[in-house]
Amino acid sequence: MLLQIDVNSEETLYTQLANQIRYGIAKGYLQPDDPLPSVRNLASELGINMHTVSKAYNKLKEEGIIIVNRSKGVRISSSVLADRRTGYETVLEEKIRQLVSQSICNGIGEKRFLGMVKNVFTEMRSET
Amino acid sequence: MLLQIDVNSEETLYTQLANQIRYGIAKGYLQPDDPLPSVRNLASELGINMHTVSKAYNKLKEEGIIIVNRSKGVRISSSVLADRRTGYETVLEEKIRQLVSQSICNGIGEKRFLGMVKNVFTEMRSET
DNA sequence: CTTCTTGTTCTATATATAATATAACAGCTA
DNA sequence: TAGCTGTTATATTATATATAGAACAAGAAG
Repeated sequence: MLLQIDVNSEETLYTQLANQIRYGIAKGYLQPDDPLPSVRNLASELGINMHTVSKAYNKLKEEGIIIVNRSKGVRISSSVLADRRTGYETVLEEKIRQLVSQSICNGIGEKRFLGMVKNVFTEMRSET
Repeated sequence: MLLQIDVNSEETLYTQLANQIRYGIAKGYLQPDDPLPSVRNLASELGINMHTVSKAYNKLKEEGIIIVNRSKGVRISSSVLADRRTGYETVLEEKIRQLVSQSICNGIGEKRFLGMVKNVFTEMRSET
């Protein structure tokens, strides 16, 4: 899977990287137990620092999305995509609340919002 | 409307403030043309700095959600809640994409996600 | 006209986070 | 042993956040 970052983005580099890997998993580009590049290799490919990649990996590790092993490398968790019933749902609800608030302020109602969500889920299931 | 902040939150103070005002508008606590407290008064009430409130106001001003006038004070935009067709929809789509990616990684599928979104919209319409 | 309040601007400081850079360490493999 | 893995440690630079105090310009109210 192609990973790339935009140094001009407002998002931090490690956040962009973590987002792309989450997107890759949701989209199916990355599957459970798939290996990820080493921190040094990926940093080299992206032209960024090793520690920045490491930070992104550790964020995903804390979320239980990837498994990091000192000498075996990094791989997607085999339990990813499974319902793990963490405290995530509480966090998600607050994020949705913020996004919905912002949308309403911009004149985007429930119907259009739900339509956009459905489109994104469809995008995740589609090929390419 | 009661505004309050949590200094221990991971979110920055001005972001919390902006989120609460957006939520207040979405919920109906704040309506178009309603006045907001002056930067000095609100800062005093919340026990934070004047410039921090000013930063939150300016963020909302850039989004076209509030109107800031040098000597008339601050008020909710009269065109808020209306469909203003800004570039916001593009930003929203990317935010939804990130949230959906993260949800799928945590085993939360389309059905549950849509349910949570509908609940939040219902919450916005409900009293209290 | 004077006084007060408004948001804004400026300068300054302290703190935290982000990103980079080297270097070394510990575990495993070929 | 040589080479790879992630980790740890120290250091530096840059940016964002939050605070503080002062001053300014525009308007409202006495």
